[in-house]
Formats: sequence, C-alpha cells, structure tokens
Amino acid sequence: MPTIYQVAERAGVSLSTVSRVLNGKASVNKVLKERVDKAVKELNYRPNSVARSLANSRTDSIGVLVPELNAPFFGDLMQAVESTLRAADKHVIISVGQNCVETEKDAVEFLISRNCDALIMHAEALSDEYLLELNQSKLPVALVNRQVEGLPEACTSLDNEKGGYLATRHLLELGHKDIAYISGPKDKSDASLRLQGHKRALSEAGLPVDPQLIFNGDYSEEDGKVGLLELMARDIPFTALVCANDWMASGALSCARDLGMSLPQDLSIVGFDDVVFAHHVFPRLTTVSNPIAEMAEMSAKYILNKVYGQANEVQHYFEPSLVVRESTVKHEG
Amino acid sequence: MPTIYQVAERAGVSLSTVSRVLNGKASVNKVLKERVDKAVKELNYRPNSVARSLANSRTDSIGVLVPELNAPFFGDLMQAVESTLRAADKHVIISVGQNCVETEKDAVEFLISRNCDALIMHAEALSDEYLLELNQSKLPVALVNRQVEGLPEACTSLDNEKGGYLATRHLLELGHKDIAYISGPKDKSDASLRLQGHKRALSEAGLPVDPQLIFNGDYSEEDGKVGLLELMARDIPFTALVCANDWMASGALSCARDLGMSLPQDLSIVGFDDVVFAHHVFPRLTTVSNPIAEMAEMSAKYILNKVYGQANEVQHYFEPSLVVRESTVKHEG
DNA sequence: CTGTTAGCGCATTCAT
DNA sequence: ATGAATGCGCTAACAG
Repeated sequence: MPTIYQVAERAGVSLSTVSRVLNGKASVNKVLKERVDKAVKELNYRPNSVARSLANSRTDSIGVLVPELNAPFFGDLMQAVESTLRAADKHVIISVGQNCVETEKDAVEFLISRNCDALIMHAEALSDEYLLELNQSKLPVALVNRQVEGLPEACTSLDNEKGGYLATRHLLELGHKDIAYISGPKDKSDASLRLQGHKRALSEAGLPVDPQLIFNGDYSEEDGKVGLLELMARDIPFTALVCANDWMASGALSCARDLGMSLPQDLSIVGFDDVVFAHHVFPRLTTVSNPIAEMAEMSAKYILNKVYGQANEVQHYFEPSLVVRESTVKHEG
Repeated sequence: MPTIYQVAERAGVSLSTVSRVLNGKASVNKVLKERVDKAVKELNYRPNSVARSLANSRTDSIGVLVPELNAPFFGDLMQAVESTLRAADKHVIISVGQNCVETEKDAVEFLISRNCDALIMHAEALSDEYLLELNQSKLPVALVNRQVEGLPEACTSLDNEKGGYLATRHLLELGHKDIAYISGPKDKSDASLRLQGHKRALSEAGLPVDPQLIFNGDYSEEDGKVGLLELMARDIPFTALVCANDWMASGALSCARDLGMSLPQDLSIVGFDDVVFAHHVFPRLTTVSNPIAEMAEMSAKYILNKVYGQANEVQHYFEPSLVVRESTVKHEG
C-alpha cells in the first residue's frame, strides 16, 4: 500500500501538495497537479480512510439501527438508507436492536464506539428521554418512523391515525358494520394511533366502539392467529377484521382458512404496511401502504444536510394510502 | 472525549500501562490495574477505534456484499453474519451489488477503501478469476453459497444438485410422471446444478427428459408466471411443476390460481430455498430448504479464524432437505 | 512489570 | 501557491 508520502516523492512535490490535489479544496499549480495525478495512477495509490478519519475526526460512516435484518419492512428501510448514503460516498454500519431496550442501548454504544458521524435509527424500545439525551450529546441522530417531542426535525413519521382511519373507512364503504380489530402493542404510539383512527372512522359512521371487538396483539404473525381465535370465541359476530400490520393479517388469514372459512366472502381482512409479501398471501391482502423507504431516504438526506453540508429538501411527515387488493369484499346483507 | 492520555494522568501511570490493561494482553500489577479501571470509569473513557485502527492496521470491520438488502434470503444471510461477528466485537459494513458486475466491483472497491479486515460476499456476477485475484491480494475473502475452484476453504456451498433431485424425487413418489421445470439462469452454477438433479431423478425413475417441459427463468417472481404460461402454451400436459426458487414458485402459484386452476389438485408445485414467505403463499409451499443462515454463519466463523485467530469449527458443505407443505399432492390417475 | 519513544497516514496550521 | 512542521489517539517495540 503506497502512502501519500511516496506519491509526493515520486511526483517531486511535498506531502501537502498531494493532499491538496487529492481533496481539491485549495488550488494547485496545474503542472504540479498533473504530476501528482500521474504519480497517483502509477502507484495505484488509494488514500487510507482510517488515517484520514483520525486527522479530521470524520469517519464518513453512519450508524444504522434496526430491530431486525431479515424482515421486509426493515429491508426496505436499509435499502433506501444505503443507496442514498452511498451516493454521497458515505457508508453504513448496521446494528441490530432486537426490539429490546438493552440490546438497543448496546447497539447504540457500539455504533458510537465506532465513531459514526451520525445515527439513523428505527428505535423500538428506547425511550424519548434517551433519544433526546443522545441527540444533545452532539452526535446527530435521525429517527425513522417515529415522532419524538422536542426533536421535530430529526424525525420522519407517518400519519398512523389516518392509516387506521383509512382501513376501517374502506370496510365501512363496503357495507361492513361489524368490524373487529387486532391492535399492536398499546405502548407503541403507532399502534395506538392506528387504533385511534379505527375508532374515529367508526364514530364518524355513527357506529359504537365495542371493546369486545378489539384484541391487543404484539404485531407478530402468531398474534394474528391468536387474536382471531380469541375474537371469535367472544361470540360477537363480525364480518370484517382490521389488523394493525401485515404480519398479523397474514396470521389471521391463514388461521381463518384453516378454520374452513372461505375468504374473502366469510371475512374481509385489511392489513397495514404493505410489505412485500402482502401480495403473496391468499387472498392478496388489502392493506395500508407505509412509505418506509421514502421516510428512510429522507432521514438519510437529513443527515447529509446536517453533517455533510448538503442541501437536500427533506420531508418529515408522510401520508399513508389504501391499497385495495382481494382480501376485502362488499358485505352482502 | 477523554483520551488514553488523560486516563493515564488521572491514574498516575503511563500511557502504555493504560493501553495494557485496556487490551489485557500483557500482565499488569493489580493495584495499578485497579487505578486505571477507576480512572476509566470516572472519565467515562472510550477508546477511539479509529486511532486504534491506524496504530495496528486493523479495523475490526468486515465488508459484506449482498445483491440486495430487502430480500428475505439475504436478510437471513446478513442476520447470521452480523450476530456471529458482533459476538466477537467485530462489525459489519454492508454493501449492495445489485446482481451487476460493475456495481459489485464498485462495492468491493468501496469496502476495500474502507480498510475492511476481510470480505464476506454473496457474489452473483463476479467471475471466479476476479475472486481468486481478490483473495490473493492478501485480503481474506469468504464466499457464501458459492463454490470457486481453487478456493475450497473460503467457500461454503450447498449441494444444489441434491436439492433439485429431492424436489423431483418427491413428486415422483407422489405418483407424478409429467413434471415441468422452471429453471434459474443457466449461467449460474446453482441453477444448472438444480436442474441437473431434476434430470437425474427423472432418469433414475426411467422417465425421459423432455426439453419442452423445461423453461429457463431468471429467478424472478415474474418469470414464474411467464414460465408457467409458456409451458402450458406448449401443450404438453404436466401435473407437477418444480421451480428453481421460491420466488418463481410463488409467481407460478398465483398465476395458476388466476387461471382458475384449483391448487394443489390441478397442479403440484415445489419451490426451492424455503424463504420466509414460503408458508405465506397459498397453498403453503412445499420446497427445498436452503440453510443460508448456517452457511453465512460458517463464513463468518471462517473469517474469525483466519483473521482474528479464533478456532471455530467450520463446515463448508451443506445438504438441502425437503420441506413438505401443502402445495404438492398425490397424483391420482 | 512499567515507562519512554516512535510511528501509523493524513489534514492542517504556519511560514515562505 | 507551496513546503515544513505538528498532532489526531493509540499500539508496539524498546529500555529499564
């Protein structure tokens, strides 16, 4: 590995001149510049990024925290972040939080110890206070798909209430009146907002909100199944079901099929997120789109602005929209 | 940010003593060690990993190349690599190759410029020659799910031929005799090996290999659909279909349903890889399991051995196995 | 067992 | 516009 020193020697100039042409910040005599370029080529010189980082205390690396690596939702997120950042010659160090406070803290510590220039996180378990504190520690932070009081510009978020509203509204328009709901964990704001939207749609239609038609799930596929069984056991009839995410919808879907129901005639089901397998399930899932890739891209651009002086436009709030497929059908009756 | 120097000062020892207790390599007087530990705590000192890297020319980071970030198959791969490496306090820099030679080369260049200690790659487009050359450049390389002549110990791979054999064998045992096959790109060795296994199963059963019953796909969902339509257009009856991966199987599945066929009665379908959505599709997909997570883990352990002096056992060859679900059924007739 | 010294490769003052 | 000198924070001989 040639060093900048050897390049200087071969080009017959000083260290600093080479550095200058490499970074293009200061102006350099054209002749010298050419000699340097030539030497660089001949030696196949590549700057040592570690040394560079030590000298200017920038690593050009951004830490990314996601709950898991093998879920389509977070795959979309990472894809968007990586490509946006890579276009700016930054790179991504990915770390996994596993939905657990301790692991998430560890992961953040890990990323910090790696001297990341900034953090982009989809933090599930970390508290708002922790995030605020982190942000004040002069390490820029971007929060994807989350809203933290006091950090408006660092967050991108979705109007989850509207999403919940759209899902239920769709079913109402199809003539359903008895609509069950499988919620996400109520301590998560997105879950409670989605539920809130559901209730608003019901109210607007002049329908009561029956707590017996609501099941509290944990966003897992398994809980889609458990939830459906539990709801049916309560013996209050319903012709449609909203699930707070696609995983639970998928669980409910296959459970319903296993129960011998014919879908969507016997039960209309709506999901949330529009993850990639939403059109793999049968019947293809009607769901609410979640523009996670765009939110992730905006987070990356926000960091690019904040840390590297770029000037991208960044959007912080996003609207969900309904994606109608085949798992919902008009209620005859 | 406190430096090692300030820790030394506060503990009343020298720089090197601090370094020694931090790295635990050499032995240090117990009393001094305690003073150092105390100072570290009090100052909340965290070693600067960049400086450390510059001094010992190790970044403790491993470059990972995958074709895409938002596919379940590669999600499993990354998950396994990340957790294995993280347990050893190494970290992962992920880069995307997009199935394209140029992009893959760029990605590799990028990772090299980042001073990765090693590379773990699922390289799709890069040639064997390129990989051999890379490996000789003293940068250790591990190839996941690929076999390169001349680099036996760097590779983990699956017995794809056997996988193809198992898929077709299963259908034969169910009484099917007319079995169509949608292959992956024939320039990829896994695809051609899977097809080869299919043919062997046919031959062993004394059945002819009809080229008219084979369609060349590109592993995409779309080609599952296109392939099925094309095969049906050829007007040679078949009662079962093997697809060289789950994506194509999924495409074929939903295409068949759209055509009004009732599954699995009208057509038995087998996939390959057992990706996460294999049990989301309807009917749940019978497929061949691909232990990608284990292969990835082994690649990580291989690197841990090779670069960081660990001594894990590493397995290089893996056997696929059949996962029977509901998309295949006995052929009556 | 401990402290002193010298780089690792580069960016950046500061002079010129 | 250019070169010489200094330091980023740490590890690793080396000497004691």
